[in-house]
Amino acid sequence: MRLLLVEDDLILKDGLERSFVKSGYAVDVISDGEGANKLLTYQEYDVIVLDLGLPKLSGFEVLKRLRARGSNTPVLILTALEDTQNRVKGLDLGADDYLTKPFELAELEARVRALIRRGVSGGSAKISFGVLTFDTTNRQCMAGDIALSLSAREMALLELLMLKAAKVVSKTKIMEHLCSWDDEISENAVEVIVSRLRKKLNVFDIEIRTIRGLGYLLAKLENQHS
Amino acid sequence: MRLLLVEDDLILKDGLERSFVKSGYAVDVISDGEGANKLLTYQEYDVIVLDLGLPKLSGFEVLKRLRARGSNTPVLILTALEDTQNRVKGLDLGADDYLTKPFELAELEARVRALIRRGVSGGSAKISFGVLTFDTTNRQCMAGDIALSLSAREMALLELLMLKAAKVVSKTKIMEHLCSWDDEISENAVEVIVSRLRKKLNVFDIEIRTIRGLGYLLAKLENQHS
DNA sequence: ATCAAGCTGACGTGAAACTGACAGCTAATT
DNA sequence: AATTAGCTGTCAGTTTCACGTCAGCTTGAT
Repeated sequence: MRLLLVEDDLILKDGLERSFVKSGYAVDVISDGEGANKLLTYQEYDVIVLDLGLPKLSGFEVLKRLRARGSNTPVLILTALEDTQNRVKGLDLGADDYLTKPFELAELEARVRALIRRGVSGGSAKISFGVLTFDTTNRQCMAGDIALSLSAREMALLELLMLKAAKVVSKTKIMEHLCSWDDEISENAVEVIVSRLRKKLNVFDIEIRTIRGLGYLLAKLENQHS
Repeated sequence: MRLLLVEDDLILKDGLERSFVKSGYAVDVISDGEGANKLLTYQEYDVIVLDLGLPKLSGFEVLKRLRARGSNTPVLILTALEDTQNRVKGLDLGADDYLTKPFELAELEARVRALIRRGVSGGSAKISFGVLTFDTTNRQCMAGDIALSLSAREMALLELLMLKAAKVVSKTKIMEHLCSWDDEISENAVEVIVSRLRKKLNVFDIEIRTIRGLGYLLAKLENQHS
């Protein structure tokens, strides 16, 4: 899942980034409003964590322009301001959630998870598909009652495929979701990850089907047709 | 917009109800968990405001069962508990937002508005014909509940035929639809694609009928005559 | 019967995808 | 610091597959 962090406080920035990366997100960080606004005109994210107090262009303004462009990417606002006024203003501008500093990391992560979940699926912390159950909270995937040991990449790919249920996910989309701005991977890399993940999944009644020229989709073995 | 308020505190209950009604919501109020759970099995809402501390069945449980039934109705949790644990637990159970008492009315309303706004999304363009459903955005065609595995060309042809419903589509039209202007294909190529698509469709009650000299049309098997 | 229109199995080609091997990197351990 | 193990991207050789062409056949109108 790809996340944009807009924050100018150096310490907070680094801490949050490291924490999110560790949790398996592809994170881009930017520290001023103007840059964020520009970035958001051409790059899609799964979720945005936005500090309101920013140099050059306020968080309010970034949010307002984002929504004005018709985007409905989930946005979580960070604010040092205690008063209700600004929260309400933020929410009415189209923010989906907010957190008041100081906050606990665990809570921020839980809220980010909730936003992503809401955006893509409608369900709870656990995503299911056939015998597979993916627990987004502690990032573990079970097949029936045995735990799969997946690498970070494989995990992220499987999460994406499961979130999209049985829909086709293009390689480009996969690349976007697995990589942050400064590291890009080839299409072939995606094929390799798919290949490795397949090896671990093909014991069960679930396969990653290739749709030539379009992408991949997760499918139960029985519903295939010719 | 229809809203369910699950709250046992008498004073809060009345205040919230009056306020929401005033804002134009259709509000149902119920004060115990068991009743709420039962109600939710047969009544759909646009948004649910749910207190966690309830008699008979806790808010957690109500939420868990709601999600277990596959509902993705937005839920906003109200809680008197200050500790982070319960917030995280609630969000991970599939809540979309929460508010800690005491809160301001204006803020609750702003959040409810935000949830509803989020809710109305989704729904990609779909074309149907008989048992066939063609999802144009995901480029996938279902026959009943099983997915057809079609190649790009077959997909494009079927899309065109389904768009024109039961009308005749000429080979020329098909050629135009399948090819960009810089690559042309023969009429025979169209026949081949039709042939291949037929093989995959003739399991179902749908056929591609040939109208000599004019083109093809999609038809349900039962309405053939002579 | 004749002939044009349409059908379809077979085949070749080029593009897309797969995968084993390898190497750089990171993180953990000694 | 050195070592080791696991992760991950790249590369290259191979395989798979879509799809247009062709050729021979069937169909149907006259």
